[in-house]
Amino acid sequence: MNASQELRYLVLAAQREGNRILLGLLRPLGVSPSQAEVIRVVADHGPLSLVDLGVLLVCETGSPSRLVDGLVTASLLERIPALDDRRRVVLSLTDTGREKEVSIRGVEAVLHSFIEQSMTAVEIESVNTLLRKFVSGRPAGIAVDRRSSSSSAS
Amino acid sequence: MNASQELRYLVLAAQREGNRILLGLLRPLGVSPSQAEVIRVVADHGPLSLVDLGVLLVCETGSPSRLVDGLVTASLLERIPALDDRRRVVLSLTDTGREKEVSIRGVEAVLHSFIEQSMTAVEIESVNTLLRKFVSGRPAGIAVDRRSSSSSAS
DNA sequence: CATGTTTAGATGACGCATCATTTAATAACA
DNA sequence: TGTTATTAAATGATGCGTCATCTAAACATG
Repeated sequence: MNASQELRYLVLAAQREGNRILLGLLRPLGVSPSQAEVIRVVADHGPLSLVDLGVLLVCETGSPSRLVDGLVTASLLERIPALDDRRRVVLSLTDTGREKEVSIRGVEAVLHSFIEQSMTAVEIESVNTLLRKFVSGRPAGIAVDRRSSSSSAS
Repeated sequence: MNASQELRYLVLAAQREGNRILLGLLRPLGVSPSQAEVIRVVADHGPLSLVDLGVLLVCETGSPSRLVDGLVTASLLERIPALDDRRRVVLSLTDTGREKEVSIRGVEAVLHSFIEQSMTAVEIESVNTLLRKFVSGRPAGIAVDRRSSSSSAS
C-alpha cells in the first residue's frame, strides 16, 4: 500500500478511534462528541449566530441547526432571536450548559492524556504542523485555525 | 488551545476534508467513500465473509451488513451463502464491480496526488509513523496494518 | 442425544453529515 | 418605492456509524 493511501486510512482510523473513546467518555454526560464541540465553542466564543458557530465548528459545515436543536431541547443552549436582525439567532449557554461545559473539559483532559501517552509533545507538534498543511485554506482547517488562535481557549 | 486538543481537531478536519474531496471525486461513479473501501478490500482480499470484511475495514466496526446490502443491490457485489457453514456468507465482486474497482483506483490516484501536493514523501511517512502509534492495537489500527502489509495492495 | 453457549449475520433505533430546497428577513438599487 | 438579490435559519431526504437486539446455525459438554 502506498504511503498516501496509508495516510488516508490512518487519518480515518485515528478519527474513528478517537471518536469512539470520546463517545465512551461522554456517555455519562449524555452528550455526543459533536454536541460537546458546540458547547465548548459557544463557551469560548461567546454569544454566536448559527452561521458564526458553523464557521468555528470542525465537526460540520453549513449551519448546524439540528445539532443546536438538540442542545436547546436539552436546556443546555439558549436560542434567542437577534434584536437587530430578525433572521439571526443568538446562541448562548444556559446555567446547566455552563456546568456541562466544565464536565466536558474534564473528559477532554482524560482524552488528551490518552493522546499524550501514545506520543511525545514534540511528536504531537510535528503531526500538527504537517496536518495543518493539508487542511489549510479549507473550511475545517480554517475552523481549527480560528479556534486555536483564540485567546480564551483552555 | 493545547497541542493534544489541536491534534484532535486537525485529525477530525483532515478526515472531513479528505472525505469531502473523495465524495466529490466518487460522485460520478455513484459510490460513496465507504462503499469504495469495501470494493477495494474485496478486490484485494478475495472472497470474504462479512466478519472477515469487517476486520479489514477502517470505515466501520462490526459487521457491515447494510453497507454490503447497498453494493449487492447495485450489482457490484455478490453475496453467496457459504456451503460449509450456512451462517456465513461469501462476498465477491461481480464483473460490474471489478470494472468499478478500476475507476475507483483512478479516483484514489487523483486524491493521492492532492495529498502529495501538500506534503512531501518524507512528511507523509513521518505522519504515518506517528499516527500509527496512536491507533496501534485498536480495531481501526489493526485494519490498516493488515491492509498495508498485504501483498496484493496497489 | 439434549441443553447451553458461541458465532454469523440481519435488523431496529438513533443521531450525525451532506446536499438541496424553502421561508422569511434584509440589502441593494433602478 | 418597488423589484430583485442576498442572507440566516429551518427542513426534507439520504446514507453512514454506533449500539442493542434478534434469529438461526454451529459447537461443546454433560
